[in-house]
Amino acid sequence: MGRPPCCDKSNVKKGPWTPEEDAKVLAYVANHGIGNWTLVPEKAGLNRCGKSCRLRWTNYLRPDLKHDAFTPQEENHILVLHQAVGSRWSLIAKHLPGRTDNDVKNHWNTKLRKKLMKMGIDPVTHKPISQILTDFGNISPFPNSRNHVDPLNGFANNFMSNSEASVVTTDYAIPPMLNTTMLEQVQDNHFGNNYVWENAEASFQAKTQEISSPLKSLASCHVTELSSPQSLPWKSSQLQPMQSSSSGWNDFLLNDLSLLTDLEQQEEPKSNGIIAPSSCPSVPVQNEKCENNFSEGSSSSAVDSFVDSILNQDKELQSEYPQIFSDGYFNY
DNA sequence: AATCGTCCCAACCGCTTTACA
DNA sequence: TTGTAAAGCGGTTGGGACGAT
Repeated sequence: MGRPPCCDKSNVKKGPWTPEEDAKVLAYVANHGIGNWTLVPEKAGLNRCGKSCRLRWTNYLRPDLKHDAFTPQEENHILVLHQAVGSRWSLIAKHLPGRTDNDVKNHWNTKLRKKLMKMGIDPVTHKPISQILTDFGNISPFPNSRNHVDPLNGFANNFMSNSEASVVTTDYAIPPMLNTTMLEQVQDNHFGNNYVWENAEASFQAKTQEISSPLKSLASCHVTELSSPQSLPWKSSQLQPMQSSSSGWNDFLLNDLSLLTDLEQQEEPKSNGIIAPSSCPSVPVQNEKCENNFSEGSSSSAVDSFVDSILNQDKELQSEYPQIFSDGYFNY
């Protein structure tokens, strides 16, 4: 039962590809197209695993790939998208033509992450490190984590009551600003067409002195690795905080911890993935690991559509949340 | 010239989801 | 229905390139 193995993994070449090997893959694809990669090593005369061939093609040989340096515009797009969806590189890469998830991931890890840290921005949360440290220092040994009040729309209370009723409906509210117009607006207003990191550093540092407005907190709250165990993806999606300016990070962290115990006792929920809480009907709500929460049978294209819908939301949300657009959610 | 440290990225690893026999 | 591999994906690493000493 099952498929036969694609190759003898103990007897295949590993390591860097030679030009000759690349030529064989290119010739094979030119003649046969992209199909069953398990056949490629044999038919192309390569002593490689099919998976290795696929990766070589996907990450390097594809003719539509760019091999030049990332532009400032691309970097800004990565920043914005990473802030919205986290380290979901394939998703981010889909919005950067000619770039692979590996490209984006490498560029983030080698350049952008370091630059953010240099600016005093936590690359995971996209919040000022000074704020995180301040809030961390304020953590009380007696959390009052279930008393969130979101002054913006009361969503936190709605979230909590739902959770306690075991009606799992929630995730973080993704900031309603990710559309093409906004990307350009952010770029122009906060990075500039010829954005230079060094020039922005001083203003960024100054901004770190500001504590987030409720809107900023709302928009920043997708964060994740810090508080949401990777091993519990569907559960972590319920743990997204709706922090307010009056509660802050410490409540967020402690709330996660307190919820985690409860949630581990629950069955995995079935969710349709995109749920607008009644108290905030116009704010799209996204699961952090949204595939995990899309309804049964939904395809990956549903996730893409979801992201596209975020990226394409424009006028309606701008008019509904003018603060985000005018006050500069991206003032980090 | 030699050594060392850092940067960068291609490639691999390992996990989850999907497809297939 | 079940077991297995392929495909997809994010995390990690090996080693070459390069600059500083």
